[in-house]
Amino acid sequence: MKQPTILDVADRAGVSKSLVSLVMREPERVSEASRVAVLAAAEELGYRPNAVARSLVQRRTKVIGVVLSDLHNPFFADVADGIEEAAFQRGYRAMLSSGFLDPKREHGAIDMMLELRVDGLIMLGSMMKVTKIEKMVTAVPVTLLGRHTRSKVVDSVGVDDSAGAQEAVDYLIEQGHRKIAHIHAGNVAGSPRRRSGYEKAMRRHGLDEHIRLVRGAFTESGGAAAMTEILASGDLPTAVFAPNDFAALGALEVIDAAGLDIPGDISLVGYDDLALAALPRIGLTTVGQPRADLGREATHLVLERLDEGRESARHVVVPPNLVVRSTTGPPRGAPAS
Amino acid sequence: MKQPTILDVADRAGVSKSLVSLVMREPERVSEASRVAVLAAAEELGYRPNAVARSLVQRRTKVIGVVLSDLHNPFFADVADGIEEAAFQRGYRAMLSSGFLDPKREHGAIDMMLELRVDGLIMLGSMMKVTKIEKMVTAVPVTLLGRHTRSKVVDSVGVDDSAGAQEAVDYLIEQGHRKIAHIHAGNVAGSPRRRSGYEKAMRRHGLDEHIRLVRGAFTESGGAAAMTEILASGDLPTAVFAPNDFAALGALEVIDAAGLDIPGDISLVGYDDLALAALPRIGLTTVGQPRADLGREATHLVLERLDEGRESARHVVVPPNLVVRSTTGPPRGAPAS
DNA sequence: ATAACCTATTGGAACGTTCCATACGATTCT
DNA sequence: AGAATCGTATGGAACGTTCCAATAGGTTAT
Repeated sequence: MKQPTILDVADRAGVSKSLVSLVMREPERVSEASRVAVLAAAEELGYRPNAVARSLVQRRTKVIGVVLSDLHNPFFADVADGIEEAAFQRGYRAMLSSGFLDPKREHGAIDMMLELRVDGLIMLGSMMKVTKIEKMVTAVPVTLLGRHTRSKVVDSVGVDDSAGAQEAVDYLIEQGHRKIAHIHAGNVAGSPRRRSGYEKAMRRHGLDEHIRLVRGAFTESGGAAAMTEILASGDLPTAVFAPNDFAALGALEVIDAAGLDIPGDISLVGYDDLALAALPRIGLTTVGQPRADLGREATHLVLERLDEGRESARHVVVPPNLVVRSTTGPPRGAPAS
Repeated sequence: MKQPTILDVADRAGVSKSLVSLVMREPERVSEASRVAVLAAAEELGYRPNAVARSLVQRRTKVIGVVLSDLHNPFFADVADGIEEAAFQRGYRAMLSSGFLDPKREHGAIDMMLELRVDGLIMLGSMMKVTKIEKMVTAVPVTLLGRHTRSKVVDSVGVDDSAGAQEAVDYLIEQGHRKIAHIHAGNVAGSPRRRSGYEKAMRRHGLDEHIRLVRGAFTESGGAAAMTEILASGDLPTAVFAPNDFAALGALEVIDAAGLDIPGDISLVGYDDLALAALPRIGLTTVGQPRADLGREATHLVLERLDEGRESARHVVVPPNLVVRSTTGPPRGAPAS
């Protein structure tokens, strides 16, 4: 039952442990005869190198820790995929742990990662203050994903939310919309930039007077509440731009319930391009983010520091892309060309 | 930059490394004075115990490896949550890695876990043969989740799919349905039991002659194809029981496109209760599984072997539950009581 | 006063690797 | 023939802990 060690293999093959080690790492540097003998012995014993021992002496684990705030968010699954893939290609592995949307448990997850001596850390949708993170993890490189920061010590990779919002609004205007309302989520990470993109696009088209902000949240119920408020006002916009897909979904539900037609009466745009946006009967027009790319990029940032010795912080911004589906169309009065 | 070790702390506190170690593990066994001195020194240096070194000497890592076939499947996210929670409570941590729906990469993920010397392994939706798994991992306990097996060496925890299917069919019959068709996914893991549950329930109600099996798959397109076939046959059932939610979604799309009403013309039942089933406009009636419970149960199975010395295999089956939403109702002709 | 027994602490071995300086033959060169 | 070189192989130190047997004082019992 006890796992064989390198010494067991060495004994059986009649060579020294050092040679076995060499065969495992650089087989081409060993003579044909020894190599075959060692490999055979290892096979027979079912030997598997002990990464724990290796990590101890090499003082690195070749593991990148990924702390994600919420496993359920489908956004993170794609990102994590990108991370795993990129890490694997460069000889690293990814270890995931979730922070459970709770700062204390997030703290715990980071502690655990650092005790396990991960070589680098990627944080998805973290809820901790950047300064706190900087203080907490000084020993390994960190990349913040999906968050913007001007930190001089931690890297970040995010999406240009302002550009994404502008793209969405530009599209609506192009379809003939003027009265475009925006549901925002206050100061929660991500929302301010989307809102400013909305405002920027409206102003750029001289639609300052039509700017209409309604407070909602990043949740289905937040979107529903905001949409209810809009309907109650009596002054209906012809299009609504929600801060994310969940909120858009809530808005959609309320519009449906009010007996209004989408996109006939109201066009609806979300943000994130979650899988649900593409479902039949939903078909939500939304702003997509290159999720796997984000993960890959974050991994590269970590590896640049690890393997290429970069010292100064880098902040990468990737562009989003609009995905047009069936919740948008020209407004009733003015069929677009 | 170099991380402080236990020796650095010992020096600074003026005690031996052994005492520092003891303070970290069982502070109550150390005198007040020493404890305070050690803790202060550790704090000042920013000392963090090295789990790699500890694991080496203790010959266990307190980590449970979780290999999941697909991060995107929302089913797994909930299960993984349950695993993490249960593991954490018992002093273990969970390390996730995805097999990417590819047997080769799954093999690689297992290899990596074993090299990292995880103490136990949980496999979600594995695509490997049980005998292969048994052969591959002899050193640590394994639990198969979401799969049934009678293996004498690996444990398993799964849902009673036959019971779930029967519950769904019973419900349809109770609503007044007689002509109930079942889309199945061939011999892919999970499908046979759901099918036999369907058949059992039909027979139990004397509806043998109405049993109708249509070959589909566990995917949206598989469900769509099967539904297309059903519509083309000209002989419409009043209810369709799909093998999972994705397939149900595909069927739903086809029924919509044909201009038929759900549930007026056809009632539709899925399986899994994915998040999408609860979305507005979808409202799919489906069979739910206690996902977090599955995860917790799997963790307990592993820990029973690890900490309580269980040797013989255990196979746990948990009951599913029907979730009625809006894709089901009485058939046109016969309004239920 | 000595033996016996605590409690608090310590030093060294062990865990399973990698890394490095060194050793060993066998060639090749002078 | 001896020196230099080369390709292989080796032994021992190191990585940072935990564990255990041993020790040093202090207290209690005889």
